[in-house]
Amino acid sequence: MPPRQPRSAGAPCPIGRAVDVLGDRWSLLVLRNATVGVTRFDQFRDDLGIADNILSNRLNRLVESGLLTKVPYRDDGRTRHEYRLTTAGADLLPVLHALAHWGEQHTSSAEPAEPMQVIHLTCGHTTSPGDRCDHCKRPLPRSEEAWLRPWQSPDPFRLAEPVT
Amino acid sequence: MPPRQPRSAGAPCPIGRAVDVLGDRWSLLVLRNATVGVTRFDQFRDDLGIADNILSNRLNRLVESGLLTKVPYRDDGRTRHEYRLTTAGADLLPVLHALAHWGEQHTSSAEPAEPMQVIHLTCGHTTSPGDRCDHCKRPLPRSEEAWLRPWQSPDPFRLAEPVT
DNA sequence: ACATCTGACTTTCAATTTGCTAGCTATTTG
DNA sequence: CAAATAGCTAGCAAATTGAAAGTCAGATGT
Repeated sequence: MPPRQPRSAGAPCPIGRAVDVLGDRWSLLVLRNATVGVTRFDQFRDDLGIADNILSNRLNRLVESGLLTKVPYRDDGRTRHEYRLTTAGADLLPVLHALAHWGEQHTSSAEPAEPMQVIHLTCGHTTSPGDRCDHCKRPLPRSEEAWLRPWQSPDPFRLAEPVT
Repeated sequence: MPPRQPRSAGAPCPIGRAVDVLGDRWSLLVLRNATVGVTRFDQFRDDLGIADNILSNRLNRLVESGLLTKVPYRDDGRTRHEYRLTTAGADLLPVLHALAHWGEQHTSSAEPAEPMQVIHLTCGHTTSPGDRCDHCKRPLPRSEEAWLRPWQSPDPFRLAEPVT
């Protein structure tokens, strides 16, 4: 794995430190996919269209940085492992919310598509991304949040829970 | 300026589109500095330690993407221009807030330093980053927000206002 | 008048990172 | 035993990044 020389490693600015971990073309997308439930190497690869070696590198780096963990599982009798969010990784949700909101406001899709929506499962309504449901005003915990991504599926995805 | 081949350009996912603009090692740091009031080429360069050519490239790209604008000004009788936030650039504040919060929680500084603080100028109190002051519960507009970055200066910075 | 300075870039070129394509390694299924 | 599958690793070319030097236009010093 190629060494990474973070510019602002351990810098006093927390934004700089966050960018050291997340500031490249793939990390945030990997984490976005992890939060909608992707866990396996080839799902990430096929979904993102990222090269194998880069994906392998990014996943390992995110594991090292403590945002993902490898957890073993059995599929067809063989032991494999999947990449699951840790608490630190799951805590990136506000960042993803903010990016989604900004992207919706200030960038546009090539082909006109239904926008992504955040749904509060308890009340069933769409809300803007945040920690409280716009509609029913109650807190919006991760476990009650789903994302509707119409270009992927007509059904909303529940957000992945971090491994404890 | 080298061509940029965004992976998810115009993609339906707003997070992907945001990452197309912001997903590299420098853009978010440039924008962070712009939001605390940096406007000039050499301030960015000296502050970030970024190479000239990369900075030039990033600034131009952010101008093209509509997050910054060049505005002319006069210094020592000569016309120069500075880079100022547009509304789209200023609207990145929630992203910076989220990154700052995450960075504070989940990464650590090399040398122990006073953490960054968000201050509500109206009530004078520190608040967690968001759109409402934790302390006085009133809304926290950008114009009433300042960042205290103790490793840079003992005085808080007011956030830069976008050009209109 | 002339050299120097300064801000904001370009240019050059080497080092690093990315992306493609091809393996490779277990294990299980046919 | 052959093929398939998941998850990598290796090799190499292309793109991006970084350090350093060069450019350019107007100001300033002498």
